[in-house]
Amino acid sequence: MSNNIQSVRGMNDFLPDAAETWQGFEAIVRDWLRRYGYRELRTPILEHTGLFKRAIGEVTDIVEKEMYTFVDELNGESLTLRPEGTASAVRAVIEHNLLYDGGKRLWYTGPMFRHERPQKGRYRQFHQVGVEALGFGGPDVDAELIVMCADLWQTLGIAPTLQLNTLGDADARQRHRAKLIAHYQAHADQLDADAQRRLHTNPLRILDSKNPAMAAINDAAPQLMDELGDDARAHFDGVQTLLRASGIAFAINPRLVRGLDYYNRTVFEWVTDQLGAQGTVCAGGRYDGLVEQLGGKPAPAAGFAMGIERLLSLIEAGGTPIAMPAPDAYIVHSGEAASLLAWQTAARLRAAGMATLLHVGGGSFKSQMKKADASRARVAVIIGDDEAAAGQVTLKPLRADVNAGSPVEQSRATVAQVIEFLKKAGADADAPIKR
RNA sequence: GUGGAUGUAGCUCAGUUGGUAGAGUCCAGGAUUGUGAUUCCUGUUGUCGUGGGUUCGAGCCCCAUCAUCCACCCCA
Repeated sequence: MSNNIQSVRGMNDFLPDAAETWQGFEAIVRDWLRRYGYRELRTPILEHTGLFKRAIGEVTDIVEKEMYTFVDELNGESLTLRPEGTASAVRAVIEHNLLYDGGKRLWYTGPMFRHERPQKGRYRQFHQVGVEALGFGGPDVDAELIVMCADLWQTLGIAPTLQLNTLGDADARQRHRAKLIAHYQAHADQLDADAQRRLHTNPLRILDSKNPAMAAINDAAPQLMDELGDDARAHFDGVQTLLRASGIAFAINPRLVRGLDYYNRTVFEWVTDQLGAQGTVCAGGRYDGLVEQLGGKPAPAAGFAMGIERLLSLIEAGGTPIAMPAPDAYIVHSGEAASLLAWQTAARLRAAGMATLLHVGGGSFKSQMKKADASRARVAVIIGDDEAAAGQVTLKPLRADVNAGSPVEQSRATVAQVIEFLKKAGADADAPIKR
């Protein structure tokens, strides 16, 4: 088996069962976004490498060692498979001057690529749903983004917890960074290898260390909160006020930082302890400087991205199961005349909108009925010599809820009556009718 | 990128101190004379991840390699 070509490491096939789960999830997400007035934006998977370097930051881990970057040999351009979606979204918004008549609420979904060592919930091709609100500067947008997440979690039957922080504005971060470096340099002998490395590249991340030996020195570190300007403080208070008014529980985590450089002010993460080390299921925040940084007219912005694989794992671990579509009818038939009638019946059912499986491959009625049951079809439509002679079919309901509690015995019916029955029955369900 | 664990049937796994492979499930057929539960009977599952090595002999020991998983790192 390993002699054969396998999929690229960390990149997965989604077989029909999984693909249907994803479709169900996407349908929920689309309806959710529609209700909040967000509109879809579709951007290419491939971008110029420079976009991500400018947007995410040259010294971030993503840009330094996780991007799928290659030279297009046909023209020598350096291209990169997108490691995240915000940079592309902002690029597109600038390129098409989308903010000319005011703020925009946008979303996107699709594959992202990062060359990391794969684990469960962490893949080299993974999928996100991203939501971006561009051109809005107030705390109300930050709160809206968080509230709509909470709404979605409820629909999905999951309960990640919300961590909140503010990174302040650029000047506050700069002051804080200087104090932080001074603090760690004063205790240089206590720094572990990771901290030494980060001291000048990304000192903020030292705060995030899981090394217990670092706990004391981190606890004593200067707080960004103390450097916050009045505007940033008022903004953060505003977000919290709206969250409380919406009944959203949150914990302020001063150590919550971002791996991407473009964030400022509000940052948040939805985390779970049910997914091991891959506990962040959704993360985002404000990035007021990015539009200008990428060459657009200055415009505030905020957004978040959620990892679809991780959310589906969380749902599987105890959320509301995502319904799988089942066929409406499975046509069982035997005999030449019956097969012709079966063929015509299938065409009429499909024309009426019914998902219809026409049995192929022969076999006894018994084995055909087993296949009908295994297909999860709502009804079996049985056609034999008798039916062919009568020009009618036998309708046999296979699922309990097809007629909401009063089981119907199988009966002779016209195709029109079968269609009528399926339309009336409505909901699809799973409990097989026992005989 | 670092450290560790695991790769045996489509799936979940067992395989005793090295003597060329099993269970459950699934699938197919039958008990049920055109009709899906359950139960029972019968049957097929396989380059034991891959490539080398040691040995009379390797699923088992050694080396390499690939993949998955766990932790770190990072992040969604």
